[in-house]
Amino acid sequence: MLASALRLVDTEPPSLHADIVNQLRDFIVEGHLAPGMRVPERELCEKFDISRTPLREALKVLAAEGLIELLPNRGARVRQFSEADIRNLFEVISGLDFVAGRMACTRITDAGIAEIEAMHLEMYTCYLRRELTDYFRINQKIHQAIVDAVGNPVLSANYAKLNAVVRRLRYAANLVRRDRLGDAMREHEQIMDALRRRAGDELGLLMFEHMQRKCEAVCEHVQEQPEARQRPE
Amino acid sequence: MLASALRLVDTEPPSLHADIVNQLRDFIVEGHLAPGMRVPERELCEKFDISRTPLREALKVLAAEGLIELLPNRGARVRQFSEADIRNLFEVISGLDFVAGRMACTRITDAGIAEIEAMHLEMYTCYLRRELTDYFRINQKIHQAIVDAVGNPVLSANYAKLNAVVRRLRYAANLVRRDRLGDAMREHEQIMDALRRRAGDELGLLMFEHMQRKCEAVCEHVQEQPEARQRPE
DNA sequence: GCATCCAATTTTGCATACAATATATTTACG
DNA sequence: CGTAAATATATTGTATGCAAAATTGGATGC
Repeated sequence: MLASALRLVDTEPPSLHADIVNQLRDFIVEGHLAPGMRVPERELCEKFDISRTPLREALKVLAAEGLIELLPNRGARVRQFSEADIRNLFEVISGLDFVAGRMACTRITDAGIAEIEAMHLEMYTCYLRRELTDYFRINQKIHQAIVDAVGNPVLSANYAKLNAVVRRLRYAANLVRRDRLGDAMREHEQIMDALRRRAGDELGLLMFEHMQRKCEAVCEHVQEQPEARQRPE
Repeated sequence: MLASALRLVDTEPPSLHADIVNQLRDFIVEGHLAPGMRVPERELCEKFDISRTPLREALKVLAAEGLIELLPNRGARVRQFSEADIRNLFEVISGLDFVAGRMACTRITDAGIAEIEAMHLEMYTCYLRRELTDYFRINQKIHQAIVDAVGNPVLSANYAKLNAVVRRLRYAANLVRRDRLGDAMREHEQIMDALRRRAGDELGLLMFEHMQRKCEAVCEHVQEQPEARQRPE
């Protein structure tokens, strides 16, 4: 998903380098490297079967994305996000959700709306059955679908990048704070309603506020369970 | 300006690598390399007095930012922006302006408002005197100041990066379409008014719409004068 | 005279090598 | 026995080297 979004903004054929960046990003986002941990260059070189040069190029890119930080002469570390960091990220993401909602209404096809409607129903089913993993997965898909419906590769790419960073956190928050789930579901109902009516002004604000609330939920969760302080080494 | 914004998101002491990225970005943004042109690795190595390895690392980062594109086995080229590209960029930027306006109102100090007020008056003077270069420069400063007033490094960094890409174009548009200037000035009056009242809801939308209109102005300009098709080589 | 094919050169992408810096281990000393 | 200096090791950052691919120049054929 992220790979394809990023592919759109670079307009070139699939390149080896981009693949390594994406593989490494996924590897980190999926939590194989604990936050605060050193990024083991040699290990990763062996894992991806490449030399240090292309790996280090990828590290610079991921550092620019904010996923890792580069300490001069002391290598790369997986970034640890404080509550403030998370709020900052969500603030930017919600701004993108705002434009996404607003613009999607003017450009999405009827078929596109139908697709999102289908996902929404599917998510509702998961909600009723309390299948949280699937609920979360479809939730993400809906947001990405609305963003992609705008047909703006720059938006899609930036959205995907920022989301990569907070993905795990959002998941955890949904799992923990079950009472949030009902509110989120109601907000999604409103979002669908505005989308059906192609009420862009309304949808933009709804999505913005929806993300702001999701931010609060995630932050509350992070406070309770300070996100895997797994030996910052 | 951009360098400092980016420094905030990376939390490390100034590194040589980051410097090269910033130098190279400025070099491109300032127009020393024509859009569509090949990026001459060897020349730049000599210019910055470094070897190819760190230069190539910088190129990957700038490619991720969308400033250049990497063609496999055919090196880096300075990206040429179509009208669609510019619209896409502005769409994202205006989303960031939306959050910026909204959030700035809740966090900016009275002193901060006073500073922006001062810049606004200075800009108005330039407007009256038709000093377009200064007008434009202060205009940019005001937007950046509102964004920075939010106190969100992620927002500031992303905003600065996206703006780097369109900076020259905006400048050109303001110079060409003089009738736009009066409208822009009126919009800025409204923006100042909302900021004084700390009316976040209002300011967010005002800034969003302001950027949308600026986008239109830039695009009209680009159509007339298809942005330096200087031998795409 | 123009297009096409082939060799020579340049450029790219990756691997490796090497100096500088940080980390770990050992050793000396209080 | 604990602490600190000193050495050894590993890791980082950059330069260089080399194979593969692309570009260039020129010769050949039509």
